[in-house]
Amino acid sequence: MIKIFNSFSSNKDKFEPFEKNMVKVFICGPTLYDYTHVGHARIFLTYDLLCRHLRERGYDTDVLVNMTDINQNVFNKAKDESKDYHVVARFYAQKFAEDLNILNIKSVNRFAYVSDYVEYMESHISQLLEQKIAYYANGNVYLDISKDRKYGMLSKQSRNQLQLHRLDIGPNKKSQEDIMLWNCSDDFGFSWKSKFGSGIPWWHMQDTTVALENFGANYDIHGGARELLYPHHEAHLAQYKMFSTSENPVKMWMHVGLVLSNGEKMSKSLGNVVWSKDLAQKYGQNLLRLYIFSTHYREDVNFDEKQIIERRQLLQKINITGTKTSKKTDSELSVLVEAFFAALDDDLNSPKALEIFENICSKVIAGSNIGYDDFQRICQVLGIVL
RNA sequence: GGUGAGGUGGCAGAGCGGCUAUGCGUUCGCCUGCAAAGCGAAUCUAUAGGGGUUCGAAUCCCUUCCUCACCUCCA
Repeated sequence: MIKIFNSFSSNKDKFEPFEKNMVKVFICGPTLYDYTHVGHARIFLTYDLLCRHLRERGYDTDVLVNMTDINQNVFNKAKDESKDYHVVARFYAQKFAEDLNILNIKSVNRFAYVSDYVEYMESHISQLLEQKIAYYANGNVYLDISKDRKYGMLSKQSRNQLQLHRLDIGPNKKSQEDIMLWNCSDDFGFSWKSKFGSGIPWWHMQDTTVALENFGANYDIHGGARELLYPHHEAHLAQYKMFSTSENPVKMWMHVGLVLSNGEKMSKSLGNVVWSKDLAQKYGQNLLRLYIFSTHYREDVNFDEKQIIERRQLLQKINITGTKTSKKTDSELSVLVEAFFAALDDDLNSPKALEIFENICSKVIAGSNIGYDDFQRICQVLGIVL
């Protein structure tokens, strides 16, 4: 039985997909204005591990990543470089794909450029207007959040708290916490024509539409970094529910911890950003995986290259073990192999799984036998390629 | 200020009521032409501070202090 910590329930919940053997996963993807950094890499490595493990456990996976190209940062970059924003976005999308590839992340099978979905966003927003769940204010369109009694439950905030936020500020909003769906401003330098006037579909609505068009009324896992919990995921859930018959159209909300650098969040202004491609080139994807997986995904990691290097010993042991596989696994090691997978069943406890794997390798090097198939299963789930 | 997650040996990081992981590091052996890797052994005996509960707490409760994240865009 697979258990996953669900941010909505704040509990390790037993995982059962809506469809028997198919797991639909939505991962909040990159905004296409810069290269992939370690933080992004960690997110996608984590879900890659999850999907590999789900497949090991007999599920099929269907993984969707939104590629955000309607965003102020992308527009700014395009203006700075005097290019069409599409050119900028596609350039970084290409780089992102390359970065995933270098890291042997093969789980993602749907990449959705949000700008390809604008007409659907328009139609979704229209539906909400017709149902009087959304309203106009100063030309913008907002979601009337009072229609969702459970709004705030994902980020664990009371109504009072929610009202304090300076979210999507604009005149004539019915309520301060209402979420913007369409922004009619022309100040962005780029805009789309719609029946609401020209403007841009707002951030949260982009993902809601992408999810609806790809997955329909529900899906199993929504993933992303913890920092997206509020307002992004809270807003997405509120919107999504309006199109679903279920109160819980998304089974699991899985949030990955941040990668810090010198104890602080990576950001360009602090100058502490580490690019994924540089690390992959320097250390290789195997080592990077062993490093990332040696911390539980919900914890923050203080990025430290020394610790990547420390993982070399483990990789070496794995390499040696790979040359010593047998036809059959000793019963003593079979227990450990099962324990490896059981650790991953328990909210993807990869540090524990790696410890068990290291133990297995030590025993094989000392003379015990592991079957080729068992060894391969483990490497396959970890994404290690020898 | 509000909300959430944390504070474990030199470092990383499990354990989440009793048997005090594990890895790196350090030291010494074996191996090797030398080194690296590997193997063996030794080393450090930790749980932020203060109160409780208990026969017994890193693990439960209270409290103080500290760290990080979110609350504008952010993976």
